[in-house]
Amino acid sequence: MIRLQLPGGAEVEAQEGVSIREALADIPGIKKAVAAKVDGTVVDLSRTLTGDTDVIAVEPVMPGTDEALEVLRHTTAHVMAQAVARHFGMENVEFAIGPTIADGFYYDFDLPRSLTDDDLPAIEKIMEQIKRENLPIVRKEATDRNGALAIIRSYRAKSAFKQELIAGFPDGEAVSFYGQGEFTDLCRGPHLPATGKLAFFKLLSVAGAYWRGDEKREQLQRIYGTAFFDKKALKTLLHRREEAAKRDHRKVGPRLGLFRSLPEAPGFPLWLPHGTVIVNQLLAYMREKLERRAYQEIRTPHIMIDDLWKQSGHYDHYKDNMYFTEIEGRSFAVKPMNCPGAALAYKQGLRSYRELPLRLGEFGLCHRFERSGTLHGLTRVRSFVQDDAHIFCAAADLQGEILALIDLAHEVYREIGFGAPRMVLSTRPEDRTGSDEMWDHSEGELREALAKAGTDYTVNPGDGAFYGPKIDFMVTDAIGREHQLCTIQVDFSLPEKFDLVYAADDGERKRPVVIHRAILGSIERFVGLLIEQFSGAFPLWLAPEQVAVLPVSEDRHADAAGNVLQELRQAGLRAHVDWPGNKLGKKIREATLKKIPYLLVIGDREAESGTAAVRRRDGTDCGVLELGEMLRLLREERDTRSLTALLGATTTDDR
RNA sequence: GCUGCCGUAGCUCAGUGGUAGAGCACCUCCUUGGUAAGGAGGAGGUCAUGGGUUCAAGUCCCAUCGGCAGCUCCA
Repeated sequence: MIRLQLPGGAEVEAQEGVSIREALADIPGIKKAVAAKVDGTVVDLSRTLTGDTDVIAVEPVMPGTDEALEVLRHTTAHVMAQAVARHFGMENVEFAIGPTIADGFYYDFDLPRSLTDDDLPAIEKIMEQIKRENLPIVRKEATDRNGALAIIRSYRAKSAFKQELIAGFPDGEAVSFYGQGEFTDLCRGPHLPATGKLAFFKLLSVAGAYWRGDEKREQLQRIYGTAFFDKKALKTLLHRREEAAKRDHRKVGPRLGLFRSLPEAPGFPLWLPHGTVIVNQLLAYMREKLERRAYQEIRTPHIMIDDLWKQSGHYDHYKDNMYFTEIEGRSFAVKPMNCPGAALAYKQGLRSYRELPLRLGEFGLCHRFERSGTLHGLTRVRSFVQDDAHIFCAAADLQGEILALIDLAHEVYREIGFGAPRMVLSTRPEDRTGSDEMWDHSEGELREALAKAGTDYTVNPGDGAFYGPKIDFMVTDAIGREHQLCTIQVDFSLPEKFDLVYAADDGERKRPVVIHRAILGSIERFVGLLIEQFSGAFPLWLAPEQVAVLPVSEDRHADAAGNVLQELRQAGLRAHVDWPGNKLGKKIREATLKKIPYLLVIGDREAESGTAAVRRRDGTDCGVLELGEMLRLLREERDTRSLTALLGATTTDDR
């Protein structure tokens, strides 16, 4: 007999060798269990229990938990693979991998032809059929790699991918397989007990993918899908995807007249007047930050001779992403990064230790060739402005500077209204420059700065640049893609390459360390993410049009509207009067769709009393305000870069 | 770059081989109005580009360009 301890402390006894399902048969509601957790590991319900310890902690995994969802999706992926095999014929399909991902799962196949969206309903139908067949899902185990290879060869003609996977497993360890009906797959498990336990699923899209993500390897066909126990949860996800698509900056940006992507300039966005306002506001904001933190701003040449790029190392490492041009027989490159220019700026004169840390900021326009398939709205472009800076400092200053940068980044994201980004520390890669002492020192300083900043972060070992470790700040966009914003990179290499020195307090020439950093990253990408963050309804200070003045009657209220407009403009607010001969309802509708923060209605009452009836873009009626008071509030909301509306502040603005 | 899908008016889209359409936007006129669409009329397209099949191509085929999803890349 073995004793099982259930969550809550109750114990049951079971015969050795019985399955978990049998052992727990008397627990109420156990029929809904999809798997079980034994000593914290999720396993199949059919797993048999052996008693080498006194008491085994067993917990049924019930729908509603993350573990259960993972099992469901994994099994759904397998059933999809089985359906694909039936759709194309088992002998025509080779299976690659089929993991679960954040919102569902995918499976990669090698197929006789490419999949199209039209295949999905047919495959879904076969999946429903397999669900109805309620095939038991059976686990098989091979004791080692050879046994596993024997199994895989016995059940399928083509299995090169699976064999490659098995060959990569540590030898001597058991390898498990899961089978249902005519289908068996190499798999770690666990799985649902039978295909009839499948719940609600939906196949979402087809895509190309490479075996092991390597474009030199086989091109495979991938199907993305998702599954839930709860029909409503599935609907919610599908709905969320639609909502996310609605705030996609590639839709919203052009509609609000912020930017356009042109066939004439793929990857080089065109900024329209309204988008340019936002860019300029962000730059002005960052310039304020630079002034307060003792930066100096520079502007470096956009085009410089090849020799410079050879010296910097870009020619060797980054040439494929650079644009070149030839003038008078000499070859020049368009800058993909600002660092060489900053190094040249540093070198103008002998620097003293008294000047360090020397912080040189640059809103540098960079051009990088990106392959056509990688371009994406504003988040992946071929030309962009970086809010870049290079901090030249002594090694001893490193930690303080890094800490100040982490602080600056958090301050900026908080003030602009971004969610907390995910922070990642990347440490020394195999292929690197600089001594181990330098790496030890700088990695240590980064860790300590992160600890002092008191923020959570993860570590990507070996993912640093070859010239130094770095800290990246990542945010997720409306459609779930993660993007890098801030990057803080230590560089020992650039000062060497450009022979940068400073005169130390003892008169010796010493080598400074460089920190590259960008807070917003690419302004283009940042605006793209902002558009999605605010769904186009920007805070007052960023809004391209801040106030719309709407006269009730074109004739009678022209003067009063004109006066209000004058006052608004005097206060430096971006305002206009909506003149056309439309009814008030229509003017309100149009201004609202343009996401203009405040609408001022001017009619007889307001014209007489020197007031305006204020309405917000979310529909809130802010009542009638005296003009002076209204201007005061508008100025305050703008000047403090408030994220919430100050007029009619009893409710929150719908952003 | 690779695989798949898509490209029709400024925008959103309909149009399965037989005379290019709708809504919004735009222009003109009427309407002068009180919190999310007043009315009438007008103008606007080499159906992405180039080739092919056909008596006939927006529609079928091929190529190119661009967009989208994914892969990949981002010293």
